[in-house]
Amino acid sequence: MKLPIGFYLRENTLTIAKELIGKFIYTNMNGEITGGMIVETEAYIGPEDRGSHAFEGRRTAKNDTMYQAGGVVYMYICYGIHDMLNIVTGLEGSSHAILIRAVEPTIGIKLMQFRRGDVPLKRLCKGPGSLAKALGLNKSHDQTSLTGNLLWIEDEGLKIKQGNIIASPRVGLSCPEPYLSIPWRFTLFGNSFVSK
DNA sequence: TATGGGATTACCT
DNA sequence: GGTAATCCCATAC
Repeated sequence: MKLPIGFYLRENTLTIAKELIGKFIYTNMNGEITGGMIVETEAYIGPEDRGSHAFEGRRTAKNDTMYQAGGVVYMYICYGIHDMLNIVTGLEGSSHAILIRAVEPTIGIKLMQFRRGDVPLKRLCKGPGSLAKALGLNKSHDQTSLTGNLLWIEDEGLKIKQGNIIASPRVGLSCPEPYLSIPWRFTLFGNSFVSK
């Protein structure tokens, strides 16, 4: 079933980031569905987190979406080239978000390969930039609701054991400790579609 | 108004 | 493993 809005409106973003492992994310563009199982996430915990765009309550036109109520996506362009897909969580005014870093493709693989330029299946949705491109998402989808028919996440009843979710330091940051190496990246143990 | 730095990736050697 | 590609906008003059 499609995850209800209440899933995203909770404040415990680390728990939500773990719960997203083993859920299925889909986009429907012109009737063509693409997506797969989420195998890697990273949590960004609002004002206290040096690694977050919303550190110390920074709020600008660029990151304003992070302050919206949970259940929408925050799209961010990195290095001017790559679009990143983030899930906004918490109540309006809180600035928590979860970066989706990797997906194991299950549906619409041909279309995703077309969007990505025919890369091997293993690399199709590996890494946040690749994933957004495969799903057909870019900055123009900023603020898209996860309860609509364009983009959503489903619980298909797959049970992931807590012991199979690995916590590790987040990737690609350049911020001071302790936030540089705090284990807020979650991956599915043994899954070869994880980015690193 | 000018400048610098990214939640990265792919292609080169 | 080293590095170029490439753009929004926050911050500093």
